[in-house]
Amino acid sequence: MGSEILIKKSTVTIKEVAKRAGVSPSTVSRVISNNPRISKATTERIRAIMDEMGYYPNAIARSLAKNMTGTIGVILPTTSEDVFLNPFFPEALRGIAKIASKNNYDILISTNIDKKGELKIIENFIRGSKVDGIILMSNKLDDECIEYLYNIDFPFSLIGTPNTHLENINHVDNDNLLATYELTKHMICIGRKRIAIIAGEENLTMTQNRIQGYKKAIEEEGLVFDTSLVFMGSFDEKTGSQYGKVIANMKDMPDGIIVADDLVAYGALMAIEELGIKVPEDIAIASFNNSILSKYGNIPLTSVDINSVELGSKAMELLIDAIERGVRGSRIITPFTIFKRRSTMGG
Amino acid sequence: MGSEILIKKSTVTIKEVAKRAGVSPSTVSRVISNNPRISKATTERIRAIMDEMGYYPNAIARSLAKNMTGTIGVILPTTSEDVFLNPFFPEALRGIAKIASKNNYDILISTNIDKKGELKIIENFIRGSKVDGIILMSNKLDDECIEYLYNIDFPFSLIGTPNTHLENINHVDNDNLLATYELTKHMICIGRKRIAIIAGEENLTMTQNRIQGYKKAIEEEGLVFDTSLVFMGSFDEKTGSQYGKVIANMKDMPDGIIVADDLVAYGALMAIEELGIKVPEDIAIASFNNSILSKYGNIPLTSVDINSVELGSKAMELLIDAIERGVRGSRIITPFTIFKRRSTMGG
DNA sequence: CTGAAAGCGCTTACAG
DNA sequence: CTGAAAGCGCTTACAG
Repeated sequence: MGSEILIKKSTVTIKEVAKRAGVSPSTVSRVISNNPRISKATTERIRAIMDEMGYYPNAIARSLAKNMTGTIGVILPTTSEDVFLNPFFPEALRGIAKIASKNNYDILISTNIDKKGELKIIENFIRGSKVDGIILMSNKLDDECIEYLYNIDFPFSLIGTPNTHLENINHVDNDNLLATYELTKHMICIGRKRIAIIAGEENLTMTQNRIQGYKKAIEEEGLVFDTSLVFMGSFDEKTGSQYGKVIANMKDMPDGIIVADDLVAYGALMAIEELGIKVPEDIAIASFNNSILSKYGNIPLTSVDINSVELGSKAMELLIDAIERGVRGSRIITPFTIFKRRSTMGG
Repeated sequence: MGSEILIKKSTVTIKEVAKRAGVSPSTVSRVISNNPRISKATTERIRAIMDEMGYYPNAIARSLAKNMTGTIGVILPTTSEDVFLNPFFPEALRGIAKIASKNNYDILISTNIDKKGELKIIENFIRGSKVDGIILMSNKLDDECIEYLYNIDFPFSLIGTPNTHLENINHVDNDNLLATYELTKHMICIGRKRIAIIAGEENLTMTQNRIQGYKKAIEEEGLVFDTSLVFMGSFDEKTGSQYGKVIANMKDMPDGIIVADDLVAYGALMAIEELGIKVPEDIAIASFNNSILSKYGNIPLTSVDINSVELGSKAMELLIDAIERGVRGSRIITPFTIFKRRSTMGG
């Protein structure tokens, strides 16, 4: 199998192999791509010569000739500096990588830590011909990236649900509305009557869906949907601690909080306890992402496992369908699981 | 600036721009690369035409012609399925991305979740001409990847310290020996006399260095270095819980444990407490990575912050030096910080 | 089953 | 300051 490591840096080309084998470059090229029209004898002979010469196909040259790269681009959100503190991103990336690997795709990741907008990155990937498809890992309301990709009909898939008027967009998501609905029901079920929500960034579709689910449960149970109990902000500790304080200091203090992420929930929890209020006795807390923290934190948190790995792998599968088979408009809803723990009197 | 979003997918080439401008493709190419030999007038005129026509350079074609890609490859370890549970990897990746972005490099990540060995991935990246340089995120003893890259003199940098006979390898690392030395000293300082260590994977250079540091402190303080107190294993919870049990059940039970990672430490902690033994009173615990867990866990953990982001960004800086200026053999040691918390009677 | 030729979209000595 | 030409290493109709 030619598995010995070649030491010299020499670049053997298809031409040299052809010359050595006494055939044309076309034939060598066909051997590389397993073209069935090449005779078995020739194929084997040329394979042997390729091994012997240490030939390795140049992916860039092939990309140029075929106008296909075998690479997909993954767009990480540019919003928060600490995007990776949220376990969703690394986990989803793992799901993507798994399927990509199985299908021989490479992964180019966006490096827009601070510089350019996401749209610029996408343009760079696509118009520079660097990728065959794109995975969008977050979706904002009226996302200009979705709009762009949709308009040029470039293969992509979205983790999340497009909120726009646009049909025919490949996407995979949890049922965020349902998850939040059930979480809120659970809160009510343990006797909470005044439930606040700290719901993530305002411009995310996910945030809006979760608020809808929360609202639905609240109203269904005959409680009042009170917008002064709805908070939005970024996915970090500080946001949690800030709103935690606000909530704990309300005249008519809530007795439960739904939070968009475990880390945010911990921020809130710390702030609340500092004020001498007990979790879960005085205020119950439930959150999302089921991170390690929710399991091992000083007060284990009830948390929704959104199955990020699965979201990633499904998104990659959709993308492959889009690239290789022109599929558009697939929709996959992946299941979530609620883990009930001490922060809502469970465990 | 031509920042309007182009809707049509048309591919405008350098040739078409040239024709429209009434110049040769060479001239257009030179305008693109800011060649100073082109007159200001021509440059401006052609830029305008490029904008107007929506020209965007094809990166693949340029790569082929220049034999340079503007892309670097990052090799994630293939060892553990849950590599991203260890916060080191996402954080270091963030450091890499930051510097890459600033210098206009794209990042190709390895997708070897289960399939091929790391060396195969590296060969694929390099021999397929997909990248200009490689960052190795972990280093094993006698690492064949290092050997390979070194032998073909391909630009790369390593996060970690090469243990081999090889000189001239760009690398960035913490002083793992010193960190573990200080951590062990701290344990001794709070009165612990029989200290075990759960030190990570045996074949990592880092593991060996940490054991050296541990040993040094032990011996310096007149205690006995006892190999039956040295444990090695993968970076997961299970490893921790398994060895935690073993340690808690020793006839002459240790009163302190140094652990290679917070998550592993939590595994050990849980197992120990389940046996009715108190942390830190009976057994103190200190670990590495200063993850969120160490801060918010039910027993806050003393932990070494290895500054993963910095390790990543420095590694990328070294790589750029290697690619663009041929630098070899740079070595950077980044500082660590020990956070003392309740698991060693602190906080 | 195989080859000659044109082409993918750029770059870069070389010449003027 | 600009152009003609060759080349980067592959692929793929077309022809036989």
